[in-house]
Amino acid sequence: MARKKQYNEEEVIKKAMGLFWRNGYEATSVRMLEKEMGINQFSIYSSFKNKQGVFLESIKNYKKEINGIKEILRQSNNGVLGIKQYFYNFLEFSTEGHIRKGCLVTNSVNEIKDDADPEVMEELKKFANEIRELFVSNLKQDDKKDESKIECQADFLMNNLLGLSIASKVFHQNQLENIIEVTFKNL
Amino acid sequence: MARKKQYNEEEVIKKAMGLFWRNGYEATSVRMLEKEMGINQFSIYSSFKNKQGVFLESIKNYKKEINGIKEILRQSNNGVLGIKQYFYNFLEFSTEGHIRKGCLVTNSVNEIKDDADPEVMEELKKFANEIRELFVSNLKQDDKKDESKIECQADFLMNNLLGLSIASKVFHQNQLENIIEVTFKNL
DNA sequence: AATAAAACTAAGCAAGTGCTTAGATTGAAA
DNA sequence: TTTCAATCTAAGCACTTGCTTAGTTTTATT
Repeated sequence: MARKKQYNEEEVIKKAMGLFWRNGYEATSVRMLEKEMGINQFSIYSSFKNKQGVFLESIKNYKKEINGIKEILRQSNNGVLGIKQYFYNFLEFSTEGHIRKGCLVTNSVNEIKDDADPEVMEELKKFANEIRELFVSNLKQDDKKDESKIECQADFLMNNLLGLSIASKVFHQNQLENIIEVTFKNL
Repeated sequence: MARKKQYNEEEVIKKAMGLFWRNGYEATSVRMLEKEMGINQFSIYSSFKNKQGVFLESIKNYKKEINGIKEILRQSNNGVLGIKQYFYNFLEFSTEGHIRKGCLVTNSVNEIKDDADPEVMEELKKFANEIRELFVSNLKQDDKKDESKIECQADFLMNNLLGLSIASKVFHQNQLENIIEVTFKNL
C-alpha cells in the first residue's frame, strides 16, 4: 500500500562518503549531496534526518571499509610488521587517482569544532581509539615488551598515522615512504 | 588632507589570526572578523582586499611568532635536542587556556582544498618546508650522519609535528608527551 | 574658514546555506 | 479497480555568506 524507494541507502551513502572525504564536512552542501547521491533533498532528509545524519552514516561506512584492511592484519598475526603493512595500505587507501584525500576521520577531527558538534567529535574519537587498540594488540604479539612501553608506542604510531594524512597533502610519495621507514626502524 | 586610520593593521591582524586559529578559515565569517578585529567590513576590505587577504596576512603574523621560537633553537646549537625542545614549545604554543588549537598551518593545510585556493596552499607548503629546513640544519649539527639519512629524519620529524597538531585534539596531555619521547628516542 | 581626500557607518546585493512543505506520482493491499 | 500512504518533485522558507556602495564624518592642507 505504498511506493517503493527508488534508491538503495547503502549505495547513496557510499557516494556521500566519497564527497565528504574529498571535500570536508562544512564545504559539502546539501545541494552537492543531492547531485552526488542522485536523489532529491527530501529523500536525503527522510532517510538520514539531516546533513549530520548523512555524515555519521558516512563515517560508519568508512569504518566498514577500514575494517576490511584491519581484518587482514589481525589474521596475519605478525605484530609490528603487520602495522607497518597497514600504514602502506593506508597510504594507498587515502589516494584516489592522483588526488590525496588523506583519512576521512583525520580530516574531520581537524575540521569539526569540538563544542560545535560534540556528537560527531565523540564518534571520531571512538574511531581513533579503535585503531589505537588494534595497534596495542598487534604490539603485544611481539614478545618482551612491558605494558607501558606498548601504550607509548601505540600513541606514537597513531601520531604518525594522523600525521601521514596531512603530510600526504604537502609532501611527495617518496617522502611519505621515508616517513614510514623511519617510524618503524626502531620499534 | 585626509583622515587618520583609527586602528593599527598589525594589531587587528593578530586578533584575526587568533580567530582563524580557533575557528578555521571557512568557518570564520567576515561578520565574525568584524567583531573580533573591532573594525567595520569596509575597513577590512580596504586594508586587506578580501577575506583571503586577511588570512594570508594572519599566516605571516603566525610565521613571525613561530620565528621567535625558531631563533632560540638556532642559537642554542644543540642539534636534535633543540628540535625536541621545539616540539615541547609547540605543544604549549598550540594550547590556549584549556583549548587545544593545534597549529594554524596544519589546521589550514587540512582544511583548504588544494585546487580551490592554490595561492593559500602554496603559502602553507612553503611554510612547512621552512620548518623542515630548520630541522635539517639542526640535524647537521650532530656529527656522523649522511645527507640522505638526515633528509629522511627531517621528513619523519615533520610528520610527527603535523601529527601532534591533530593528536592534541584527540589525546591527553601525557599521551602527547609520550609521543615526543618515543619520537626522539632513537634519533 | 574652506577644501578635498581618506576613513568611517550602515544598508543592501546576489548567491548560497540547511531544511520544509505543498502537491503530483506511484504501487501494493483492499 | 479503487484506495491511500509512502515516495517523489520542485518551489520556497528564513538566514548567512562574501563583498559593495551610497552617504556621512574626520582632518591635514590651503
